[in-house]
Amino acid sequence: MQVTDQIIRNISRYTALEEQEKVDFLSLLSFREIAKKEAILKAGQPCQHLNYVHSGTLRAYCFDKEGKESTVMFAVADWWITDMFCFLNQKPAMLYIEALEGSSVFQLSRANFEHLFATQPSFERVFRILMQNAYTREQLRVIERLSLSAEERYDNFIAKYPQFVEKVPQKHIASYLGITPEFLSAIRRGKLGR
Amino acid sequence: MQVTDQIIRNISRYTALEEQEKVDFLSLLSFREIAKKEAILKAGQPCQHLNYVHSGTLRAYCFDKEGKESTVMFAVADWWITDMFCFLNQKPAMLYIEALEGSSVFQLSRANFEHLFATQPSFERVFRILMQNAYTREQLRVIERLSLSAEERYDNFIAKYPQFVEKVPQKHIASYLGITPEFLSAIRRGKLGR
DNA sequence: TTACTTTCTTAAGCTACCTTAATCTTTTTG
DNA sequence: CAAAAAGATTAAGGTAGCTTAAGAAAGTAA
Repeated sequence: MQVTDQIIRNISRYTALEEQEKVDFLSLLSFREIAKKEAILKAGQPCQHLNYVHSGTLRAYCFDKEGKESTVMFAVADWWITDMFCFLNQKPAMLYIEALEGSSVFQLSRANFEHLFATQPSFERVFRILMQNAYTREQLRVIERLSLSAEERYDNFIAKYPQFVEKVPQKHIASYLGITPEFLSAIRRGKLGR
Repeated sequence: MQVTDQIIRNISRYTALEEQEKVDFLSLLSFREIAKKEAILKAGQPCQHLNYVHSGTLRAYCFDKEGKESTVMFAVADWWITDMFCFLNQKPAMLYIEALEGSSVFQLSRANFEHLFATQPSFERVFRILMQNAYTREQLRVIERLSLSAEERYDNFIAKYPQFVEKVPQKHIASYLGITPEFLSAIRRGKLGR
């Protein structure tokens, strides 16, 4: 079993690949290991890679003008993560992406992303579906933010993403939900009392 | 000039189409006129269509358990709108979609959506890009909600979507931004004073 | 083991935004 | 056109969630 089996299995959920296509695809990727707390992207830098998480846990976040940190997404094995807007539009990154534990990713550069579509159009389908999933996920998050209380959003989060709850400090879950860690702590205390 | 020119021009921004491909694509669509306040989707119904807005203005919204309404998206000419999660996963709709003025759409059914990809793979690219745009738009909205005040979100909204500001009542803009119409009114009053 | 850092919790006072309800204005409809 | 409905504004009182600050707990490093 190879390290590349995992990503190939992931892609194969969306399109059937010939052996040669697998080889060609893999040749466009580079493997990168990331130490705990190491950043693979910092705001202001060019956002050059789309990252498939092979192992570990990553977090994307930004700062507002008062310096408050907001978590934009988490990614564990089999997730794709980047500052998508800046990756696609070739703008300096708005987001920081760093490892919450020792992690590893396969990186696809912006140029290879385009090259992939030009040479292997079946990857259009793969990314169409990945983008669809990402869109509906974010839209659901918008809807929950509009229509649920902080406590309800927390309940949904732990039901939907138990993998994250295990790996991620609560303060980051709070900043993903749009609340302070103090208030999340109060929510949790409330649950014990009941 | 035909009614179908507009949607063909929109698709052609993403992929070059042969004449026959245009014809085949158009044959999968149905044209529908929508009266002001008429709904093309209601929560609980099957979500059977992806809608390209040819003219007019549509709004997607939902209700929370207290009956409060939240606006999920607006769509004017050249936008695509549906309850994407339920359309893709064939679940009963969570959203209502209705016309804010007399409008017209081209509708692509779920079956024809799949048929399109099976017969004209170049549409994978079209929707890959549309889904990318939708994803980054929603992600930006999440980030703004996490890191900006209501007033800043309103300022950004009018800068980014002047077409909507013209067409849409303020109470719907308020519910899109996640605030009450009363509070939006207070924000606007504040701006005049300054 | 100790020391250091990070995370979590508690609690008191605070504020951005909400609720209610009345009035005013604009749009729609007959 | 008048009447009704829908939308916008104002203002007073209320609350969900924030801020600050301090201490406890847990993880990490030496």
